[in-house]
Amino acid sequence: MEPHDTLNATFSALADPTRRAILARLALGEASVGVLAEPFDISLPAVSRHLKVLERAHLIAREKDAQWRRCRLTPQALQDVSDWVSQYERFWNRQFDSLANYLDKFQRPEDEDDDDGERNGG
Amino acid sequence: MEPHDTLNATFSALADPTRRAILARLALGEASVGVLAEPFDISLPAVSRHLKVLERAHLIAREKDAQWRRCRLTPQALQDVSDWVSQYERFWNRQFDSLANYLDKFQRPEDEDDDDGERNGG
DNA sequence: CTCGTATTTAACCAGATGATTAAATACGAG
DNA sequence: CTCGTATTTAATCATCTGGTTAAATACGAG
Repeated sequence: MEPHDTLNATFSALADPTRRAILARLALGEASVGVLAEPFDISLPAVSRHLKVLERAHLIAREKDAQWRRCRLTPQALQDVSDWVSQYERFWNRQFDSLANYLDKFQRPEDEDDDDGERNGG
Repeated sequence: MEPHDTLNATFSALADPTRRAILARLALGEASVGVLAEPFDISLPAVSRHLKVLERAHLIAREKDAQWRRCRLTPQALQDVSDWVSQYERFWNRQFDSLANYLDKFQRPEDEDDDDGERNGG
């Protein structure tokens, strides 16, 4: 079982859309830093930093190839995430308890409002 | 399919060990803010803030009950995470199978020494 | 070595985050 | 209303994060 520290780094790395896009691109095959940076409107150092975050989270690995860095996906961290999330699968797969009924009762499709200071029932 | 914005909030919320612990506790059943705060060594306002983050990420929902706030797990965001991660399942099921083709493209005719390369081997 | 290409590091800045304490709000009970 | 309990908001602070540009490093080729 992975320590929580690893999950921190993984979830944190995954919380950025640029990094998730990099992962998606890497899912199609290896790529160098320059190639990875192309679709983004940010500087190369910024991409390099994202890559470092992904590497630290064990989501990717980098291999040296002359002056290039070949980046590729590594499955370990993603599998850890999958395992962690699996703990909660019962909450949408099957009735866990009477709690599941509550959950079902309260599932509202109109819950897109991100505004926090709600004052229901004034 | 959920917008990336939602995934940002979800992964970001999940990147904190206190919040994951709150989720784990909530998996056992509903709880009020005060009860949720007990196992932690942080102030009540800090817990309240964590709860708000979890709620904004649609990981939990809060129901008013007199002066208490009953918090409970909501499966939506977690399921979104599960779905997202599923896209990469082949990377630990087939372990770099199709990726080998891309690797081949990068292969040089002569294999020079990759000294001090960072291996992902554990 | 020197040049050109690929990538990282350094220095720096703006905005987000997590924590704290003090005060405010919400609600039930008297 | 006033009191007590539960929770949130406000003000503040330190740290982290992500972006930038300029300079440094790493390597192949000449």
